[in-house]
Amino acid sequence: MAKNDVMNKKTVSKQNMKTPAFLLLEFGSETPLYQQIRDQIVLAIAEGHLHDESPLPATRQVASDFGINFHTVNKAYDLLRREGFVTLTRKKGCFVRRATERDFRRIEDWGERMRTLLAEGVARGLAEDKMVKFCKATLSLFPHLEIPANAK
Amino acid sequence: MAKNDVMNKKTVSKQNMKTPAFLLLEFGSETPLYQQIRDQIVLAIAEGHLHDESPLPATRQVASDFGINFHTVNKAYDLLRREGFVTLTRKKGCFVRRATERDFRRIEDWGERMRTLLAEGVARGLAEDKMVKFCKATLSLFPHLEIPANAK
DNA sequence: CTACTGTTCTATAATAAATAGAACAATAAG
DNA sequence: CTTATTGTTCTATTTATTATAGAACAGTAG
Repeated sequence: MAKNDVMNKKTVSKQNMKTPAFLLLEFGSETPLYQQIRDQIVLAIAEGHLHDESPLPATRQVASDFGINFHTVNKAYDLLRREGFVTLTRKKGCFVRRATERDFRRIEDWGERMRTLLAEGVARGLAEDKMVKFCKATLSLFPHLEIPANAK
Repeated sequence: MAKNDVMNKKTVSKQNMKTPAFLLLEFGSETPLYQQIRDQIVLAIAEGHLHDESPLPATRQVASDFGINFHTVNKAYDLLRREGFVTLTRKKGCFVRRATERDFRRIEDWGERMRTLLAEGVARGLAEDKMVKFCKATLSLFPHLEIPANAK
């Protein structure tokens, strides 16, 4: 009877929002938890599970669901904000934001990371057309989103 | 006249091998030094600057040229060995090895990293065909290596 | 006002990265 | 055989990152 006064309606918050199913943490991984959270949210955006202005659960909620510290979630959200993927406001919380190329100051970094990854494939002897094929196949699994006309 | 007894012929080693020009370290980067060394050697293999059985300078030589500790270089070399990119033997030193797909136990990991990177592009609103085009253009800059027939 | 949310602050422990020095072990070369 | 080179192994220290923890602050929707 240790955790008795928990599980009131106070623990749920932000329209009783549960942590989405696409968020899965691998605790044994060498990838930091905050990085995993960040990557999976970006992936969820690409997969269409999250759209522009989609709400994300509160940091304390996610932390509670995974049994981790809310500061870890906060770090992921803050990173997403600095990258332009979400907006953060108090009380309202965390919302997905349509990141534009304008925000993408690290597009050179993206290209560099892609180049490093492709080089690794080449150094492995992977055929170039196979890699391109893999990229096309992977991209085809993402829904083809319509860019709204009011995007500026 | 502090470093006077240095710069003898003793400091140079392994056929008087200098650190190759393709190795450049960015000290301000958030990428660890050993990871940078690893990435650039893989890149050099893909770019054809290093071939099968190409020699790499000794760990102490690279460390000396960059003013870093040789343990850091050792860590990079050991990582490359575990990934199958080089062979390490005492006295002979470090040599590039033709890594096969058989060594590539982390090919799923490669695909996962590629997926994460492509998803980031999609989430940014980058056009899919532009990304594919970028990959093709990047790959075309790598020399098209002939896989020797005696590869088993 | 109240409750919820992100924000900021300090603090601690665990892990990783980088440095440092010493010694060991295999082996090519003389 | 001897020597020098090179990777390997060991302990140790410093610094940075990661994750946790608790407390308090500050907007803001209801």
